[in-house]
Amino acid sequence: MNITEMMNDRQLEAVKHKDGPILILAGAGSGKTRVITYRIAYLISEYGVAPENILAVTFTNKAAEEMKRRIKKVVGKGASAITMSTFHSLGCRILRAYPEKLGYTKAFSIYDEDYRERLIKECMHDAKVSDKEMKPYEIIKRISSAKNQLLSPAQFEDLYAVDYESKAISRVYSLSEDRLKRNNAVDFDDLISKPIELLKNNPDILDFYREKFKYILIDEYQDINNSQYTLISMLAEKYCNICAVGDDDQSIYRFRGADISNILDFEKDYSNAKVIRLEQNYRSTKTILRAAHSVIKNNQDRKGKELWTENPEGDKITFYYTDDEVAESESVITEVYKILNTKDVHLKDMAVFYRTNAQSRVVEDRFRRAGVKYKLVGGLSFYARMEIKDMLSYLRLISNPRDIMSFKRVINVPPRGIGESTVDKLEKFAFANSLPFLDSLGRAAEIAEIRDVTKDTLKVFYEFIKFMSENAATMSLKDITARILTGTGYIDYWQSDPSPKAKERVENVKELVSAMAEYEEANPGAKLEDFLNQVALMSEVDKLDENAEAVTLMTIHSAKGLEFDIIFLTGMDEGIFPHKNCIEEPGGIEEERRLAYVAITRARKKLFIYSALSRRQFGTKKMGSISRFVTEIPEELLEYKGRLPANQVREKYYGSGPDAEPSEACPAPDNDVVYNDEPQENSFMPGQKVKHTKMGTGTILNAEPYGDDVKITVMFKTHGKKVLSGKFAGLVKL
DNA sequence: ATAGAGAGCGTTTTT
DNA sequence: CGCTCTCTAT
Repeated sequence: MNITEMMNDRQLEAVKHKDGPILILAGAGSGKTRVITYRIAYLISEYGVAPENILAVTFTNKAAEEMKRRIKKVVGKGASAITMSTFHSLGCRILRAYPEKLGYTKAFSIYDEDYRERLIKECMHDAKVSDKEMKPYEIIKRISSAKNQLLSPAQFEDLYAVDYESKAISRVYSLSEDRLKRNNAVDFDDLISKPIELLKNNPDILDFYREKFKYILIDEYQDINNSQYTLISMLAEKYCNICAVGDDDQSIYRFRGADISNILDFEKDYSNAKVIRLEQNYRSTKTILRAAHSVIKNNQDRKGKELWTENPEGDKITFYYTDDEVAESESVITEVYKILNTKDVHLKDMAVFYRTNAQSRVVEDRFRRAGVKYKLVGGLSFYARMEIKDMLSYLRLISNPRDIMSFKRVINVPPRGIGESTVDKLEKFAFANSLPFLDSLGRAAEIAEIRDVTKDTLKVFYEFIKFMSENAATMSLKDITARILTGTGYIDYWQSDPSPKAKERVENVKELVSAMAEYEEANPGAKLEDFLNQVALMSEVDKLDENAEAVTLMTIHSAKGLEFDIIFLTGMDEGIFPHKNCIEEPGGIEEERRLAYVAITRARKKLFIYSALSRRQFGTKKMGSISRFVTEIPEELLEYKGRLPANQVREKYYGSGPDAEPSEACPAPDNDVVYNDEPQENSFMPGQKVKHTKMGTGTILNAEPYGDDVKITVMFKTHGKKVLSGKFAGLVKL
C-alpha cells in the first residue's frame, strides 16, 4: 500500500497504529473518513488482520456503505466480511442472532417514535395517568433515559419512584415493557440495552463477540451515550484494540443522552491510549474556518484546538438581513440562480440549513414556486407518508403476527366496519387466554360480544394474514406487497377515490413495490424481516440521493458529517438558533454553539448567513433579533446584504446607491433586497454596531418600543448581553 | 361505526 | 397556521 504521499504525518500515524487503544481527535474536514478507511485497509493488508475480526461503527448506514466501498477499492472483495454498521444496526444483528434468549422471535418488530408514542399513550391509559397531567413526550423521554442508564422498570422504581410523577412514570415504564414483549417488539433504545442484557447473561456469547470483533473502530465518539459506551466497552474489554474517532466540538446529541465526557475521558478509561490530533483542514476556506473558530472559542467546556488550512482565503461570508422568512427564502433562490449563472457549481453542491424542521415549509414552498429543484431530508419524507406506513404495517403484521400495534393500524384500512371496541375485545381475549394475538383473532367467533357481521369480516382478514404469514417465506418481497395491495382492497380503495391526493398515494404505493424489488435485487435472498429492519433503521440522511441535481434542504443535525460548496444557513435569530428552549438550560447554549460550529464547517467555499426582522410563528408575526452566534463572527469576515440595519452601515459596505442586480434567469422578487431608504437617525435597528461609554462596542440584537422609550438589547464584545434604555444609555452608533 | 366539525395545542434537534 | 384529538350527529 502506497499511502505515504497521500497523507500528512499525523494521519499516517493514526493509520499505522496497530494494537491498543487510540483516540483520534479529528477536527472538521481533517480527512477523518480517509484515515478510518485507510486504517482498516492497512490493518487487513499490512498487519494481516482478518476482515471478519473488524467492527466499525458509524453514525449513518450511508457512511458505513461508503466506507466499505472505499475499502473494497484498496483491499478487494475480502472487505465485505468487515462488520460495518450503526450502533442500532449492530444491536439489531446481535439480538437477531439470539432472539429466544430474551423471549423474542427472530421476526421482532422495531417500533419507531410514532408507534412508541401510541404504545405509551395506551400504557398511560392503563396506568390511569392522564395525558393532561403529564405529556406522553415527557414520559417517553424519562423512560428513554432510564433505558440509556440500563435501568429495568424495577430498578427505576427503587431509585426514583418517590414523588407522584416518578411513580406514575415507573408504572407506565413497567407496563410498556410488558406490552413490547407481548407484541414481540423493541424500540430504538432496546436495540442497545437488550443486547447488553443478552451479553451480560450469556458469557459464552459475549466471549464469542469479543473474539470476533478483535479490532473495533467507533466514529463520532463524542456522540455516544451511556448504553452505547457500555456495549462497546464490553466488546473491547478483552483486546482493547479500540479506535475512537471524534471531535468534542461537534457533540450535538446531548438531548438524546449523548455524553461528551465519554470522549473527554477516553484517556482515563484506557490509560495507555495513544492520542492523535488532526488539525489540518482540507475542506474549507480560511475565512470560513476563522469564522467557525471565532464562534466555538466562546465555549468553556472543550479540549481546545484550532484548525488551520492551506486552502485559499476565499470569499467573505455574506450576512443577509431580510424582512421575514419569505424574503429570506426568496433571497436564497436569487443567490442560487446567481451562482448557477456565474460559477461552476451545481445545484447538488448547495444546501439550505435550518435549526428546526418546521422552518423547511416556507423554503420548500418558495423553491417549488420558483421551480428550483430541491431534496428534503427528514420531515415528511417518503417513508413517513400515511400510505407507506400503512403498507409497512401490513408487512410487519405478516412478518410478526404478534404485533398488535401494526394490527391496529391496518385492521380498518380500508374501512371494514371494525372499530376500537372490537379491537379492545380481541386484545382482552388474547390477554385473558394468554394467546398470541393472531390466534385470538382466529378464534374471534368465540367472543360473544362481537356481532356476527363483524366476526365474518374478522375471519376474512384473519385467513388472509395467516395465509400470507405462512407463505411469505416462499414469495418474493415484491409479490408479498402486490398481494397485500389487491388482497386487502387497499389499492382499490384509493383508486376509486378521484381526488389528486389519492392518485398520489397510489403512485407512492407503487413506488414502494419497486423499491422492494430493487432491494431484493441488491440483496439476493433477503427476507421480509431484513427489509423491514433496514427501513426501520435507515436514517433520514440514508434516504438522500446525493447525486440528484437538486439543492439539499436539511436540519443542521442531519448535516453532520456532510459537506457542500455553498451553504445557506437560515434562521440565525435569537430564539430560533440558539433555540429558546436551550437558552435557560445549563450547557444549552454551549451545545447550540457546537451546532453552529458544525453548520459553518460544512461549507467548502462560500457561506451565506440569514437573519430576519420578523418571522411568522404559530400564525402570528413576531419580531426577532440577530443570533448571538452571528455577532461572534468578526466583522471583517462578513459582507452585509439585504435590509440594512442603518444607512451608515450601508455606505460603509456598499458605497452609495443600492446594489440591486437581479439575475436574468430569475427575476428577483420585489422584496428580495430591501433597503431603508429613509434615513432613520434616531432609530436603533438590530445589527447596528454601537458604542457605550462604559461597556465598549457591541451589536444591537433587538430593539422594541417601551412607552415613549426604546428597550434595546445589545451584545457587547466584552460585557455580554445587556438590555438598555434608548433614552438614557447614551449609545453612539458606529 | 364513522365522518365531519370544532377545539386546542404546539415546535428543538434523531437512531 | 396546521395538525391531532375529541365530540357529536348520523
